[in-house]
Amino acid sequence: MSKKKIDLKKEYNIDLWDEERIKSFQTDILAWYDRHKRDLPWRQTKDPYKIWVSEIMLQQTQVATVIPYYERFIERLPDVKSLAEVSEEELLKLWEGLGYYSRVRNMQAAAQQIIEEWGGVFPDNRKDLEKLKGIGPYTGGAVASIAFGEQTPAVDGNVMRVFSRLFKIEDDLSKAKTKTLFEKLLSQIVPADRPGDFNQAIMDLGATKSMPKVYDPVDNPLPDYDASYQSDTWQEYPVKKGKVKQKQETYYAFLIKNDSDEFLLEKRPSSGLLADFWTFPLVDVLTFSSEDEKVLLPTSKQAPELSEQDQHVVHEYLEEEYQLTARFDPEAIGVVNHVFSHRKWTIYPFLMDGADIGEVAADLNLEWAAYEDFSSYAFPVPQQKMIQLYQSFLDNRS
DNA sequence: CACGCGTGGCT
DNA sequence: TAGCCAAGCGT
Repeated sequence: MSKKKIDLKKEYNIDLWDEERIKSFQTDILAWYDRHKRDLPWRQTKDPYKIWVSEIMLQQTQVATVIPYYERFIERLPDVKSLAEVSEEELLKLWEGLGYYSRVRNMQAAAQQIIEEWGGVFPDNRKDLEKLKGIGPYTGGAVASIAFGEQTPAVDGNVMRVFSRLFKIEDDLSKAKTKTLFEKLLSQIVPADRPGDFNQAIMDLGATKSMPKVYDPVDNPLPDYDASYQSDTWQEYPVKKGKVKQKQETYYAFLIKNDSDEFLLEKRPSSGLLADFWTFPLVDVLTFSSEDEKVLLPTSKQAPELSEQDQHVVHEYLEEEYQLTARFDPEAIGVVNHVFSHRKWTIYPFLMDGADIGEVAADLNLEWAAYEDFSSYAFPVPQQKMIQLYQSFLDNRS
């Protein structure tokens, strides 16, 4: 028995298979992959740039969602240089609606890193890849194994689910240390030949055969090796602690038009939630309620009618915050609900006309934009929902 | 280590 | 409906 296997047993109490069984597992997995692998756009290339783009997009995102984004992104930015040089507006527009937007900002930083520190040549091994912004243990292993044939694991949620079932591993997946366990275990199992195909095969099996709530044993090489399946306890794996519930937040949004029929847009701060995306002026209702608890607190899921006093408060707020005066009072146009990974937003949008704006603080980053030009601004989904609401508001009126 | 960070599909 | 889940990473 090799030294590494003893370590696995000693440190994590895992009984690894013998060499013959490992070999047979590798053969079965690769044979399954050859017959059943999905035909995906990024599987038709060995270009590390394209593999990288696909892996970043696939983080916490389903394959079907990624495909159209991937096609468009590669067509517009076909190589590291074009990504390094593209403007932030266009970059965010390409990622608009895909979520986790720091991914694409990190990717551009990494592209610039590759140009400057690597002379434009893509790093060709896991260790160097992980020095790039946005490339962690999973993506480093994936790109190294798939694009460069390095014998190294790519441990993601699928891999951990599949292997926690194979070996009945009870460790909590939400702990960082548990990932180290799987890295060590998989290091003993990934084959020298076709490591990239092997890694992708395990992920495909996790996505289609050993799913969170469904186990499909048909045309599936796993059951022969799966201790949890054999004892009919696969549903108990993986062990994962519950996530914290989203926090509810309530906002008013103001769709403010000037006399040229342009809307006031505000660019969000360059860090934090929805960084650098455009929004209509957005106010947490608590901003108002701290002054007077009774003012502007909505009581229903319907768009609230603002009292005369409430409307006065809104005008005062817009004047103070944006040096903006509007001739007409805000009119409710509906309600927008949106769920993030960690927050829940309820937004009540109001329409205002006849706005005039004075001296604007430079750090606010405001712009007037015509409705027809919205396509050149990157909007997150809650803002897109508000635009939809405005459109149907117009349709109902006519 | 715990948390912040999006969105859409599915049950 | 509300919760769970998906090819994670940075701080």
